Amino acid sequence: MTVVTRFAPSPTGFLHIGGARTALFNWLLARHGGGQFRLRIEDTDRTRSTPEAVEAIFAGLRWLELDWDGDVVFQSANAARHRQLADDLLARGRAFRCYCTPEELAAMREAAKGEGGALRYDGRCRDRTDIPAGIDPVVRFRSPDGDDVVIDDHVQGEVRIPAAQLDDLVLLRSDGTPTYMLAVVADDHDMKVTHVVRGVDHLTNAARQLQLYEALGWTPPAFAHIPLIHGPDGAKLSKRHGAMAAAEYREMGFLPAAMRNYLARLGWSHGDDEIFSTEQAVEWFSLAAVGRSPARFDFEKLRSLNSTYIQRTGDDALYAAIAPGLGHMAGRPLTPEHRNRVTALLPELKKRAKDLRELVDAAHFLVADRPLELDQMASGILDADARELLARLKSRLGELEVWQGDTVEATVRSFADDEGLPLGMIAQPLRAALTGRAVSPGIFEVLQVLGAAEALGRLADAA
RNA sequence: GUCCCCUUCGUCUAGUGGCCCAGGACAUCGGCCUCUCACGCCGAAAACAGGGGUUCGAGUCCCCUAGGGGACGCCA
Repeated sequence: MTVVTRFAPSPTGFLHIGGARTALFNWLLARHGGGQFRLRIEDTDRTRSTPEAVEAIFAGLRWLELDWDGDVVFQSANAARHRQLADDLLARGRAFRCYCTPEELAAMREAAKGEGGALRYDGRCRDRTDIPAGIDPVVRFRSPDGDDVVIDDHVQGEVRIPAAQLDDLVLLRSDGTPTYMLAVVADDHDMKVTHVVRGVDHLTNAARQLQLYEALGWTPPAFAHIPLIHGPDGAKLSKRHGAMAAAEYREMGFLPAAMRNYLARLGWSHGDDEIFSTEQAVEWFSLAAVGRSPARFDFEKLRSLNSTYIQRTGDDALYAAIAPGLGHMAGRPLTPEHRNRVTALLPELKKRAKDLRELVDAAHFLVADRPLELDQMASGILDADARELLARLKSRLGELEVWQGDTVEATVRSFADDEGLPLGMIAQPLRAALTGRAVSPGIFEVLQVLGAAEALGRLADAA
């Protein structure tokens, strides 16, 4: 039997970070087993589902490079099938019509609260024979009384839910549309899903669904309920924790590979391995190695991982990734000359960036027009003395016939000797004039990459 | 309220009864390197929630307590 997993988000918002990890785990499990990873949009609640959210989910998965197999299934398209299933259950006495009003149901829950039981539907319409006028009934599943439901979960282990906790869930709303509970079971069965991997918030749903599988005469899939991701404070991840949408991480300059690596390590591990390729993750992944305790999202660790991925990315690919941002910052299209400068210095630049935005920022001086804008630190460094010093250095550098890393370095060093100053006293003003900052890659590399004309020009501007 | 789950350094985790006076990674703090900042390298500090058992032996098994999380919709 080949593995078939699925990611089944409801299109009511963006693809959040927890969903992204659920998708990753499903993808990993499918790829590991040489099986299929399917995508299903759970849009049974038509009023809350939006096309924008569907697009956001696609975009998020594509960005993370989690490719799905076959066509996307829109759950709403299967409504007729779901209805037929409900009718069948009704005909076999496994479901019944319920005429309770929302007010009645609310009162029921209030009462249950006082009595100290589960907040559940009490089954009062189960054997009702009269048909109240003016009320469109819902169809409820007749949840079997008696035996506990045992979920043999691949992550949670054996979980036993008392039957008394499981009430008669709604299968068909009063307008005849199917609910999620019926739809997932039917679609997972119809799509031949073998492993349902989702958040633990669905654990009790699994018990209800198991009852449905039994009533329908179907073999249930394997279940794996993975722990949720929490915010830094241990509470459920929410907006106040900052970025939640996968798309925001792209905008913040995270690499998809780093994201996958980080997310994979949240709740799953392979010994002490911290940094691994997606291929390795596919090879190593197993549900048995997924933990049961919730993990907190650690932004700094993600950034650290991202920085190592940036360093491992080739300079051409990296240039392609930052070129749009660089051009935007420069306010005009980049020239081949700019491209050469940036790629030449990228090996140095990328050691200093934890995300792509920092990289763009650090590379900006290479494509900026003269006269350079100086930041506060840089203009502080360039006082009158420093400017005079630079003027002298400029004429020395101007005499150079061959502008290369070694000749430039030799010139600056001997200039420092002649001035009787430590190199640092020369390097900082030079850096300020050349980059507009107090911080940059090595000054000789900067000099070389900028080239004689541009470097001398910037020195003239500053001196 | 009822039910379910969780609990190893600040954080992510290794650990499946002896290999653990608990290992790795991020963060933190020192140091080296050094033209700045990084990178890199070296080093330090830092945890088995508490209490009972079981066992020759428990982070690992059982029970209780505490704390945390989740579920209980004509949402998914």
